[in-house]
Amino acid sequence: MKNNGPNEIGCMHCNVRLNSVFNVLDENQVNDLCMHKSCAVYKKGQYIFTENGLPSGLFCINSGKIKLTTSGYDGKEQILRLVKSGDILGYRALLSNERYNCSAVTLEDASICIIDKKYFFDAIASSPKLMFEVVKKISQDLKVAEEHIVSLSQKNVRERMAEALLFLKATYGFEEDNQTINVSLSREEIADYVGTSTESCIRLLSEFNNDKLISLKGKKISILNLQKLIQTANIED
Amino acid sequence: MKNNGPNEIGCMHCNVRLNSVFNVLDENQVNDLCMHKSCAVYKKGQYIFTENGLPSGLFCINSGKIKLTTSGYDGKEQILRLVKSGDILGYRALLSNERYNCSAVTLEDASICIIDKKYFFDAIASSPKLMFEVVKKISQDLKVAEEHIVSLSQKNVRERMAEALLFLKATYGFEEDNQTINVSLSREEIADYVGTSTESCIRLLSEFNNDKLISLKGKKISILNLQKLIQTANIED
DNA sequence: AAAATTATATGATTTATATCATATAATGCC
DNA sequence: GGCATTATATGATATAAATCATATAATTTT
Repeated sequence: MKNNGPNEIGCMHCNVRLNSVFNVLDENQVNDLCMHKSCAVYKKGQYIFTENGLPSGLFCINSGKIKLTTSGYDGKEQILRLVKSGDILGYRALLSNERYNCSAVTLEDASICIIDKKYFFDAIASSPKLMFEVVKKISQDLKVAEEHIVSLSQKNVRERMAEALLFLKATYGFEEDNQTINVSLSREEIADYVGTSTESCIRLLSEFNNDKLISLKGKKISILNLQKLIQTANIED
Repeated sequence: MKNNGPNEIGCMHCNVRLNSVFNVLDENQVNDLCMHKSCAVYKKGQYIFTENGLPSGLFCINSGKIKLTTSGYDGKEQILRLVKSGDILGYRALLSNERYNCSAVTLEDASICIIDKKYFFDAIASSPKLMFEVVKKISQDLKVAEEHIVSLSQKNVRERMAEALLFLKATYGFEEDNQTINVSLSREEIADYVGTSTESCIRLLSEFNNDKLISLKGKKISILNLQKLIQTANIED
């Protein structure tokens, strides 16, 4: 059976919705949602929105991976968040009625629903459940951001690099082989997340590779020794 | 006329409320709020809540300054946020139904209202206006946190130190002399915000002092040359 | 398919900043 | 009010990590 994407199947039968904040809606509400969304396909590397732009709706990722990135000082990129299928996007600026503070760029071809701004505001105002889901999402983002702050403040690059690999694994999971992280980022992009230079990033990945913590095949990274990687990240419990 | 604090005047006549998220409530709602809050006085250095604790209510700062701090690796503190009169506190953990990810410690004697958890949830569920205020608050925190991430990732300690002074000024303002930052933090605390060692913090403040960017008198810091401080922070526009 | 561009890799050097050390000033305490 | 403790200050040294440099591998372009 052919599946022609979210537009054709509709929100009611969209499996991605069940993993999103919209899983709390009832049938009527889902139909209402469906009436106020449109869907678009993005090629790898395309911008979904850009820093300083005004939000016109809420994005919901149907498929594909996205990086949220901000251009820092002398143009150096900082990857702030990584987003996957089922995640919503652009809610911070939307809810606080501000311009985007970062850009969203697809890391691979993606299919994304755009939910009407006015509808979304009405929906969260009339559905406390939905509102709490969205609030939980922001709260979670804030928590992750604050953990990132502590890490940047107190850990060295080696520890942060190990931590970043664990973060990538936690976000995107493994491929079928159960050890290859299911995302392709350039060394520069990893560096832009870790907060280091591209060279240091390359060097540390090489080291981890030599130490048999990971294995490298192009942009694909496999975790060979999770325990040791956790140790290297110096994560408390 | 003597003012014995928020308990005696009640929420309706509390001026701090007008600067808080609760300024959107109508008379009935304010009376309801008043019925579900209690008030407490904290001495300087006291904990309002601690990392890993379970939230039992929402805190609203009547007077006093508070630091939100998390204990990082080998016990080093990280100051995540600074809070002042009119701010609410503890909403992240409360709303996401999690344990606190940081501790709140008073930087000076403080008077703080505690708002009942169940009431607060009912209140935001029944008042979209209040809910939007709270959401804006978290959104703002997230924005600030992400700016902090970029800064930690891409700026050197000197730039971050200048930025921190501007942040302190933006948060707590000046004293009557219009140049002294209205908060007293130890050098160690400033270092714990900037993400550097206490020694480096002391050294840089001395330098700024020598360069006549600031002047130091004990823990009090005055900004003498705002323009040059902004330049040193390397802030874009 | 060759040329051009970009990404990855690794060595050499420099530099910012942490760490260690010691001194003085300020604050808390019996 | 003197003693103990903690905070601030500053110098000397060590080191992690950035930067600069160059080479090779992998893509993209024509």
